[in-house]
This record gives sequence, C-alpha cells and structure tokens, in this order.
Amino acid sequence: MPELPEVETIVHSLRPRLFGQRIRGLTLHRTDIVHPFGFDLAAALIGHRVTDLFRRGKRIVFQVDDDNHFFIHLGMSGRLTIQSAETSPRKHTHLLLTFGGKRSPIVVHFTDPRRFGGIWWLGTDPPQGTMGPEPLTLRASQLATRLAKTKRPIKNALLDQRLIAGVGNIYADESLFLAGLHPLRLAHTLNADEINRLMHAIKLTLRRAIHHKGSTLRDYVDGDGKRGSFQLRHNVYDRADEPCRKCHTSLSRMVIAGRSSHFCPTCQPRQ
DNA sequence: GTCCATGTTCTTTA
DNA sequence: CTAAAGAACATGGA
Repeated sequence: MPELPEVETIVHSLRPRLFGQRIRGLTLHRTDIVHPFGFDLAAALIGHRVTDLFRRGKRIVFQVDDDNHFFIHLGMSGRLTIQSAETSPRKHTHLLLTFGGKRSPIVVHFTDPRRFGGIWWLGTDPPQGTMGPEPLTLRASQLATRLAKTKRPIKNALLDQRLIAGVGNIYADESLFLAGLHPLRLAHTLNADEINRLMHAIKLTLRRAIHHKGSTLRDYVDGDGKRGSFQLRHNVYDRADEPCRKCHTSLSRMVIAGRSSHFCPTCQPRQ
C-alpha cells in the first residue's frame, strides 16, 4: 500500500478538488470499515464543508466546518479516487462521499479489497496518539534520541510508526541502501555519522518518491487514478538477485520483522 | 493447492 | 512492567 509519498500524492490530487466543498451524500457498503464501529458518519458529515485536508504519517486527515476531524487509512490495498456521479463503483468499494452542487457533483470512492484500511472518526480534538514525528521535518539529533532507546534492528525500528511516521517497507529498504546501512544493524549502535546519513537518506528518498508521484507496484493510484513511477527508480526494493546499481553485486533478500528486506551486501556491510 | 503482497494490532514469549 | 517475535486480519495474483 501507500506509504508517505503515495499518501502525500493522493492528498495533493484531492485537496484542490475537495477544499471548501460541501458533503452532500455518503453511502456505506460495509459497516465494518468505520471506527469506532457503528459511528453514524452520515449524521456527522452530511451538510458540512471540508475546511482542511492533509497528510499525517500514512493517514489522510479531513477537517470539516464544525471542527470535527476524521481520517482515512488505506491499509495495504486501499484507493481513494475521484469519480463522476455516473461512475458505478468497482468491486470492493466500501464508501462513497458525494461533494459539491447538484449540477456537477464529484464522488470520492474508497476501495479496498483486503480491508486493512478504513475510516476513523476523531472528533473535535484529535488526540496526538502514539504516532511518531514526520520524517521530512525531523532533525538527525531527534532521530538519534529515538533510535538510542531501542535495541531492535534498524529495519524494524523504521517500520515502527511510533518511532517515525510514514515510512513503510519500500522506503525503509530504499533509505537504508542510500545510507549504506545493513537492515540488521541494531538501532542503538548507530553512531552520529550513521544517523546523519540515515536522516539524509530518508528525506532524500521520500522527496524523490513524492516527485515521481509514488511507487505503483500493484494497487496504488492517486486521486485522479494515475499511477506513480518511482518503482522504476528503486535501488533495492523487489530487486533480489538483480545487480546493485552502484556496485553490480547481486542484491540480497532476507525476512526481517516478518517483512521481506532487500539490500546490497557490499554497499550495506553488516560489520 | 502454495506463497507472497506498499500495514497494523493483538497475542505470546522471554 | 518491557521488548521482541509471530500470528492474525482479507483478497488476489503468480
């Protein structure tokens, strides 16, 4: 699914279309995607305008004109796309949100075959929760403090949304490659230079991925249904046994934190 | 049939 | 209590 760059791209495509628009209708095809379960979304949202739309971690957060907030998380296979009023929903479309006037309404479709995603009501005072800081504005010194507290492999730590928000399996692997760090290196053993490299690598990787509108491996498209192209520029992710783009060594694949990890055994020495 | 998949959370184990 | 490992969730494609 979408990690930070994909979610950022979706928000970028939806924001100008939805900003200030009034929610006219809401159709729920599956009730189990709503959290808390049973919350009456239609009663809370219909008639209200969208006053803000932004990304936080991998969440797409909506603010409405009575200061209530909710967010959509796309899980592994979710899509959030803008369709015309005539478009019939595809299979596994669980929620339709209709915006705008009766003359030219736009409909946002939430589609998610695996249903790991959903919609979460936050109310007027969204709690900070346990989500970690945004990587694009994080300082290396702050990352150092957080990594010093865990003895897990660095790959596991990067996937922990409480430690840093928005990085998933693709961008963790790509960032570790750019930083020249083996995914099994224990987080608390990284020195200042390595943490600087890692912080720089995470930011560079995420910015490049946003520039290319994310990675489309399978399901991901933006709000206009367009695919990303960053998958063409991956250095290591899903490239096991292919040559490293830097040194031509055959890339490795290993299961870490229950996820496949891809790395170059030469450029990312374990030491 | 088997294995694997861009994620998160709960349970189990130490 | 903490930290880490593993399973679970649901669907589809190779």
